[in-house]
Amino acid sequence: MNRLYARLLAAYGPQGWWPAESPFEVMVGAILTQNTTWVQVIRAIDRLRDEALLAPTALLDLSVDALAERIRPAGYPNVKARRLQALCQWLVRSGGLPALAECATDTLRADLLAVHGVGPETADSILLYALARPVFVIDAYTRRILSRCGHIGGREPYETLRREVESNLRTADPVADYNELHALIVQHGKIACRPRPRCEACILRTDCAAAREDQRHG
DNA sequence: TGCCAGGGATTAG
DNA sequence: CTAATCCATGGC
Repeated sequence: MNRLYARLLAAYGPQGWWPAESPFEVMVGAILTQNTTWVQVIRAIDRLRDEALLAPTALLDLSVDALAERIRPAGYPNVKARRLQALCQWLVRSGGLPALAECATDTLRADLLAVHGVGPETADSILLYALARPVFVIDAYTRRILSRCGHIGGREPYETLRREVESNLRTADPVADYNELHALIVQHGKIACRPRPRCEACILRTDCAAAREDQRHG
């Protein structure tokens, strides 16, 4: 796992994630980016920022329809509007970000997973990138890359993969390195490790199963 | 033009 | 526990 990290870092450089201006903006982005490209999330967030709506109470004061209209570029507007408000309600009821800083990571994780619209990846993205907790984020790219490079089978449950990475990556600073590795995996996934792999652009093709398959078929 | 994106809830088996 | 289906927009 450290070798993968080193190669990705050498190839792409530090990614500087999460691309947001505040912890709350990270949380909003974590919901909006579900099954959607980041450029569309930016449009939705910019719209919220332009209207000074990037605060929990501001989003809660909007009707679902009004919020949906503003986040429409990010897709699933009706679904995500409800999810954003559910997250804001949890945030307000919890006492806000300062109160969350006092909570244990396991408690926060369970709380987040109980919020409507927050699944394992969204919860872990919030824990790592908004709350600076040492939790590795598993996403579709992580599964694909680790699978093609022979680290995993690919169908393992989310928790299995998360612990697999967390226990196999040696680090003195888990928050910083989990942050960087996940960001690098997404970057590599966008460039080369796609459903239809672009092996000519893949820096990992020497140990990638998809690249070997690609070579046999010319 | 069809495939895909930094998922998750719901339902059925 | 796994597998389908739905949610919607925009880039390529």
